[in-house]
Amino acid sequence: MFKKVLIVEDHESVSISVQKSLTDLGIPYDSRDYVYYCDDAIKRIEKAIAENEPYELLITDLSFEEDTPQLLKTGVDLIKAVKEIQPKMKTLVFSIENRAHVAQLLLKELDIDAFIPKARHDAKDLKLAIEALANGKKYFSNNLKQTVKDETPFKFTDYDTVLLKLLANGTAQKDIPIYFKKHNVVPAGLSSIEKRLSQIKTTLNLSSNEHLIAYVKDRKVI
Amino acid sequence: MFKKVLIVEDHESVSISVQKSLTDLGIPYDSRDYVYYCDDAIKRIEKAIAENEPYELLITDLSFEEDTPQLLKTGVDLIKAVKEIQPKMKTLVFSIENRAHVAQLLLKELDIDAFIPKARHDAKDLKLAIEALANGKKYFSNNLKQTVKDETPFKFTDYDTVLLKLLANGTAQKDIPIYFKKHNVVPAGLSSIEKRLSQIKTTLNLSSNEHLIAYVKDRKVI
DNA sequence: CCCGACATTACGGTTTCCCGTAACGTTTAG
DNA sequence: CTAAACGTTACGGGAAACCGTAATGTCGGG
Repeated sequence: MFKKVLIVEDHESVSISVQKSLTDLGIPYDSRDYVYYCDDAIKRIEKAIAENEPYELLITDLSFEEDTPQLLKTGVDLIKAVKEIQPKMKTLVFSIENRAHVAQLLLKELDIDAFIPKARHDAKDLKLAIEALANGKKYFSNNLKQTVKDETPFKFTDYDTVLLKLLANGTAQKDIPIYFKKHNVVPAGLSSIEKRLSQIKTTLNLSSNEHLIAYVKDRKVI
Repeated sequence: MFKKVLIVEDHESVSISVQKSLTDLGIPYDSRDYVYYCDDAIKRIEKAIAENEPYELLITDLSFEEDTPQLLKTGVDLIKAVKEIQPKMKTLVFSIENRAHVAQLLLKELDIDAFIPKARHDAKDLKLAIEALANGKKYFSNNLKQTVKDETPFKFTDYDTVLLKLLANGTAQKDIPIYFKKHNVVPAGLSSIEKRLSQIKTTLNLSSNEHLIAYVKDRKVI
């Protein structure tokens, strides 16, 4: 089992619960630390490396309240920073996010070792994950919603998200070509923009731009 | 201190932590129960009344995962139901919601006794609240964000939300009068609808319907 | 170099939205 | 009852979005 664990979680109640789970797994009090901010986390990790007692496991949330300015704003930022200074540390993400494709993306892009969504039986889930990691395995929670892929058979490209963000920010459709040409986004023609929007709406059975914006906001595409 | 407490929370990790807080306050194990669903909660409460050992305190979340169909879908539904059968029970809401005006609304409309947002020091906050309630006081967390009122000086009416929901669902502006006339919403004239939308956008400095929909989605107006 | 396939842009007609003005209806005060 | 004030609706011109089609550009293979 792990001898040194760091918990990064800005909700005290959740942090307490994670600590209890570690206790249940036989990880003693002095084997773990907890912090409320990513910036504190990276400092601790650096210090632990310097003292030749590096952490073995990182348990982190993804989103943090931005009440005080931080260099590392999200769990993703933190994991990237950790991978730079201690690439072999095991990383477990414990987040309210429950969409399988988001978890898979983290698994692939950031090479995390486990993803647990905060849900009905998340404490049990968490323990199973930690045990799996201690045995050198990866752990992908089965409480993740696979349905999202089915609900959204449509794949939004980077071009789409830029376009949708401009619309959601109030840019008139006819002015988008100006922005695209300035920022070297192609295709920049108004006609192409109209066609793309039309195609997206047809595919997703959406009948207006307002409908489309509501759709992507609900699904956190933008 | 309370002798019988019911915790309604669908995240196991949070539930565990709330229970630990109760333990810290000297409320023993057999004095409390916890459930994952609102429907289970109301059953327990009814049973407790029938057995002449009613609960004294209800600690509930607001939003629940809708994985299985429930009669009571939200904490608000639950509290309303509870107030009908046991109006004197103390009610404490423990939610991710941290906007002061939402909490105040619950305080006023549902006559809840305390509101604690899940945040950095929510466990401490929760304990303070429970102690206050045990002493017959109400407790309004000071971790709530007062800023929202300033950010949104605009007050959306019921008419506005109906209108915006129609737009967000893809109803064409020109077709909204048809819907309004059918459902006896006034004013129903296209001209009035245009004027109202225009007024909202001018007031909030929004330049298009897309912009407006993004705005209300971000602020959970609809 | 030429050609075809494809992506991108340009253009024009139609619909919808936008916005100002005027007409109509209702309520209230005198 | 009338007049004024206000809310609602009707109308019309202009702008933007929508959508089909044609023209132009781009890239690779022959």
